[in-house]
Amino acid sequence: MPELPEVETIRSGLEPIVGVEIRDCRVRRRDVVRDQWLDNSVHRRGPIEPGSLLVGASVVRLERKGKQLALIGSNGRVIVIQLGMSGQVGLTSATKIPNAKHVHIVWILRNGQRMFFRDTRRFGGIVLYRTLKAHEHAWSRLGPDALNISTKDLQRALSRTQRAIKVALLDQHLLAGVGNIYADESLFDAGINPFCISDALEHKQVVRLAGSIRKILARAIKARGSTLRDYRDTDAQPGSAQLEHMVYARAGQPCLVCGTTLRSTRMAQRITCWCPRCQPACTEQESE
DNA sequence: CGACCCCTGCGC
DNA sequence: GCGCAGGGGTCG
Repeated sequence: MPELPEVETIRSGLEPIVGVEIRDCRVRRRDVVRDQWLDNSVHRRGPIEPGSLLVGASVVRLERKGKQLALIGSNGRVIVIQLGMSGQVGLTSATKIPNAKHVHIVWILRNGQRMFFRDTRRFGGIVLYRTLKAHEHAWSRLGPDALNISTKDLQRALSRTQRAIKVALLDQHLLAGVGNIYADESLFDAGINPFCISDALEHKQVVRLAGSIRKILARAIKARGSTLRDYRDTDAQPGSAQLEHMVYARAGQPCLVCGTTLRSTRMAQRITCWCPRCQPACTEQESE
């Protein structure tokens, strides 16, 4: 579910926990936790050191890269939260967490607040790093963050692949943060056909696409993310960016700019929507 | 690189 | 009952 705008909304919603001591943590489902030891081995079962969950410590900093969220601990440990398709992070002052089904992890803070991780489908989870360095190393494998992507960095990323631009935008190793919704929305905004070959885009198109990605993501953050079904912010409130979607999930409906019927197809196992008129094929490579 | 899997719930 | 859903890891 959550792409960069949703994760950024959650990151800002968690600011109140910075500096607050974490008194306890309860892991209800061990298998959503990946525990990386000092020897780099990763464990999905077995006991977890409370300190790795930041128990007895506090969060000194919240960081986001792409769709991932890192809680930097005062004890040198790092928790990275990956939301997958249905993951949520909530903050509540209630002792009893509302809608507790699928809540897999609960942190209890010294001020009485509770932070929790809920994930119906369990595609998401948390990763525990013993050192800041191990965490940074993992993040170094992600492409540059999409929110403030420069033309130059986008150009560099896209020149590394001959796959269709839509598929490339979804590859977090090339560019971090864009998912299925905002890939389609950015391509529409830039007037680029999803089948265009990444490393064959004209410079002008790359300039335009970088601008569209920044604009679409920033606008979605202002709207506090897109809620199609599961996404909620840390206060359990839905976002409203879905009201601004021009193409995503609108196949068969008229383009809001030119009225042409929007088309859709599957690319990289994901539905892709575009306007055949506003996003003309780059050459003759458009399939179907 | 693409194919396939992980999992639950919802709408048709 | 089936197909589909914002993601991503692993396999061949």
